[in-house]
Amino acid sequence: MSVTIADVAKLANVGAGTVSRVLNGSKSVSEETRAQVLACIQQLGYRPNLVARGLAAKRTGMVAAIIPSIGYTQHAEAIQGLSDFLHEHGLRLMIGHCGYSAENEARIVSDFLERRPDAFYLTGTSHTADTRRMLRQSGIPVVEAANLTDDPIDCVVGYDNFDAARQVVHLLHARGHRNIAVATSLHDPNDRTAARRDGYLAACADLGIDMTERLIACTNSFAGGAAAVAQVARLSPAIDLLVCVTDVIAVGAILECQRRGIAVPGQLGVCGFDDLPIAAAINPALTTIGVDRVGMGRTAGQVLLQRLGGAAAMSGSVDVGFDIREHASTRSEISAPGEGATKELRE
Amino acid sequence: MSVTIADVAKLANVGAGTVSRVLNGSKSVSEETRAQVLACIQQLGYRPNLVARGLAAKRTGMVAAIIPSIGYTQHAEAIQGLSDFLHEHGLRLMIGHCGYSAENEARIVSDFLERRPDAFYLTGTSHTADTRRMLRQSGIPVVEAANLTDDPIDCVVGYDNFDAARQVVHLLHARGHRNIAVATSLHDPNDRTAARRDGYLAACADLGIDMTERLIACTNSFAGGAAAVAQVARLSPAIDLLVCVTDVIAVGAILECQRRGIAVPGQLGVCGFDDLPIAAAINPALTTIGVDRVGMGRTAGQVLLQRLGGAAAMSGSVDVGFDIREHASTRSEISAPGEGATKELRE
DNA sequence: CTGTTAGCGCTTTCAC
DNA sequence: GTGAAAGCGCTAACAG
Repeated sequence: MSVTIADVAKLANVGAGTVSRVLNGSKSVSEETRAQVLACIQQLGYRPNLVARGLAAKRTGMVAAIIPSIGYTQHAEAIQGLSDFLHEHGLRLMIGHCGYSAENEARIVSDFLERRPDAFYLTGTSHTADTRRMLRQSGIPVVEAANLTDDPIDCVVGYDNFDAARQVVHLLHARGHRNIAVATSLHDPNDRTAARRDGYLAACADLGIDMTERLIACTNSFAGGAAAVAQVARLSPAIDLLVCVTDVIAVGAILECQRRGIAVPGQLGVCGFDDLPIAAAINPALTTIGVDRVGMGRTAGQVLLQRLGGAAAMSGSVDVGFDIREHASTRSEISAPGEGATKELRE
Repeated sequence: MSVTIADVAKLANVGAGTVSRVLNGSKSVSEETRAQVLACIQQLGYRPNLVARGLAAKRTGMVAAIIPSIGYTQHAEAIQGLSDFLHEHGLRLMIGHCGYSAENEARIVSDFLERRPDAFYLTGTSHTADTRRMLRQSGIPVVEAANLTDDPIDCVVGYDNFDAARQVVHLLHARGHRNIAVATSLHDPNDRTAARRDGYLAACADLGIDMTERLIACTNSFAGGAAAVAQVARLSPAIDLLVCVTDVIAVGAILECQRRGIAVPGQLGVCGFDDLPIAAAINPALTTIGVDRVGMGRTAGQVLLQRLGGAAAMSGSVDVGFDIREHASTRSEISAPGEGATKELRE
């Protein structure tokens, strides 16, 4: 039914192998036969069957990606970057979502492996032993994204969630925030939000801030952020900063403050993590931690491509960094001794 | 290197065909040989090669999907539903994004077709002639989603963007809004936002509202919505309703109103389209048009599955409907004669 | 019920 | 430089 390589070969009076060589841009084909073959391909409207090629060449040109949720902006953007990059290099994406469950992830990995992808993209650095074993023994390049680890399955492209969280608390402490509460995701726990929470707590420990009854569990949603503010109000009016493991929670918190007439950052500072588009748009704009997610996806693709080209594994461990973006949702006064505070005294 | 069906057959002392039958759940295998084969599969850790199966069976078990942008919540959610459904039925997704360009879409379609997917998912109902031709002649089921059309490539699962937009304007007119402006997406034009814009304009025409200088072009972003409000302020203080083709624009508009101290809906009503999570969270909550996007994705998968099972094409044209969700961003008084207005007069 | 035999459409030695 | 041939791993008749 469909036109095959044999049809082209027949029409061009060459062997199937030659057509294949033309198709794959082999150097060892004379200019004239190449032109001849190309013409016949054109004429017949021939389109290669990549499934057959995949079987014969043991390269399918597919990359498998698993993310927790396709609908969650953060991961979708990374996939967008990955997809972009792969497309530019003739690779295509097959995608699955595991709903924040490592067991689901393992199931999907097993399933995807049967389709012989050339490489694998995983979200986060925490996977079941099964996942690690299957992937390692498959021998294909694997990149874990959105976090860092010393013990990657193969490669890792991400940023230090723990360190970012720790740094932002230190910064906001320097800005004068003293009484801190942490809003942390209750459902969908994962290595990234866990690292953020731990980073927040570590900073508080560094600073000698007592966090007893200051860890607020909520869902990762706008409603969760609202609930966190309600909890803060219940706990103590002294709390002057709510650090959230995601922007979604933080935005929900700010909106709830608007409703309750709580001044932000006057009465309560709010800070998030992710720098979603809404973070900059909201009133007041949200102090948050940004990472170039699309870029991270692209970089992950790049690392995979290098590995496919034979590069060693660990060459592909890249820290894409993060960026603390201070906005109006937290205090901006410099309270450090020789700075703003002093200035005020002078005037 | 890898263990194949032949290895299993040898160990189980059966033919390769029998192993294949067991794998595919054929009825015509005795219970004992089945058990025997299963045991050997287990023992050898055999995993079928789906690429080979795809070549032999001419079914790859893959569905190709193209959306404008993976990072845009709306489409990502539909894909989430589609992916969910397909996974439950042993099908996997390969995905590409075309950046709102029909030419890119055509290119990706051509590319994906070479990988022999069993079915195709497209966003919207507006495609190049090439796309339509390639897909039609490929003979595989195709579903177009997120809009409706009388002339689908094959099947369509969506809702009537035009009608929804028209209805909401009529409703808000009944609520007392009279002086209407439309904020429409400037970049990324597509059949869905175009239909919405036309629906808004049609309703205004129905109602005899003069829309000269009332069509505001902006980018589909929070900043675009803010710019639209600035434009409204510039145009006329009489404008009392800004209807937007997307929630993103509408939310940007509301946030800008907050900044400018414009009372919503007192001075200016705002209404959106999509019912994104942020719509319900913002202050005031946004009146918008909702559709179950995840459900739509699932339904699209269902239609595809039916077609794969041999169902006729047009059986798969389904209108998933929409839902006008009135919230505090628009007026709620009933101004229609026999309703609230009359009641007030009586009292 | 089950073994055998052809391919599916392409790539890749291996000679010429 | 190029043709011929041997698979890649699996499914799908076709006999028995």
